[in-house]
Amino acid sequence: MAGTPRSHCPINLSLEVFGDRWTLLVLRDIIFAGKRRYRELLSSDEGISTNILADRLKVLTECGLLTRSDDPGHKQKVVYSLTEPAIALVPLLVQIGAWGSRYLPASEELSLYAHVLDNGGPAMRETFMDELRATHLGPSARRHPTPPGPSFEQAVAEARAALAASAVS
Amino acid sequence: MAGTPRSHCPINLSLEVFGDRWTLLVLRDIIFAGKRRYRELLSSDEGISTNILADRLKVLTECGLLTRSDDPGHKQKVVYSLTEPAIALVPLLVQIGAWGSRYLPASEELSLYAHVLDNGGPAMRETFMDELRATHLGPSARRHPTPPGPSFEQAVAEARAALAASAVS
DNA sequence: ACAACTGCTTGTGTTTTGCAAGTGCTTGTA
DNA sequence: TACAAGCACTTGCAAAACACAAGCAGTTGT
Repeated sequence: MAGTPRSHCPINLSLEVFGDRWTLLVLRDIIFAGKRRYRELLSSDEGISTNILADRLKVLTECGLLTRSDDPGHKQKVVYSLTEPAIALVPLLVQIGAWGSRYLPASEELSLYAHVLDNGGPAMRETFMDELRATHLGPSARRHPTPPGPSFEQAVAEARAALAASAVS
Repeated sequence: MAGTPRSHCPINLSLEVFGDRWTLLVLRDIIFAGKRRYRELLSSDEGISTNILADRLKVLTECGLLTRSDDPGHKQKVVYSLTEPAIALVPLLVQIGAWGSRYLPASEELSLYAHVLDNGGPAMRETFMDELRATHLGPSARRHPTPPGPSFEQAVAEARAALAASAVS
């Protein structure tokens, strides 16, 4: 993964970082499910193997998408945090989710996140990314002093309610 | 690849389709380099193996992202065409390229495509996608009677000229 | 007639993956 | 102060995917 790149095409370079079946799922769980620790990430919906997870966390840390830090209150606990390049992958994950929910048999419930962030436009994505910055990089890493749009969680809740209402009818 | 999905998360389902090191590169060459035939695709910058290419073309055809048709004027020539779901991957490829050109040591020349389509906004992407529809699905598959924005090729040419000028200075 | 080209297929060795079990250490509980 | 439970991984092994090279049947151009 850290050898000489096959080409300097930006798409190829990106795929050499996260072009596999698991890397983006790990980031998805950190970004959208708020998982920060090994055990949490191990219990993904897809059942990632423990050796694969350990390897991906190592690679993601090495290439600067995650940082690993000890939990001061618990000697053997570890917390993984997103870096700015990883937070910058949010629009990409949204696109992947939007495409999958349109063309593949995806769960409507799980598709809400992609739809809300896709239809919410750049403002909602920036709000969401800024909350990730506050959580993972510290409150001072925010780029917008006040959310420029409606809250992501609020929009998801509304979309969930709308979905439930349409399912009843 | 066609077994029972690990989960119905739209991101996971997408990754089960194109979550590997080669699939999106094949689509990249068809979409951005205009390659349509096996030999053309075989000579990618990254040096894809012939058996891997054959497998990916088979899988992409089976899952509805490509269609395979014989060249009427040449008995052993084959032409691969994009389907609408594959054309719908353009914004995703643009995001991947934009991220890679920002955070990885990408070629500036090759990053132009991503930058132009990213900065050009939805209008330029729609124009580009509509040209793919005309080429791969037939002129009647266009969704916009007249291009709503400046031409993609023209914008790339301008960006290339600007890049060359900045390299001189 | 024949070399070159078409889209692949086959064989072989290496790398990656998936699954299960285990490891060393820390923590909470009786 | 035992001792089970929890923590983040590591190790071993079989199966699958991948990379590289060679080959193949049919078609085309000269």
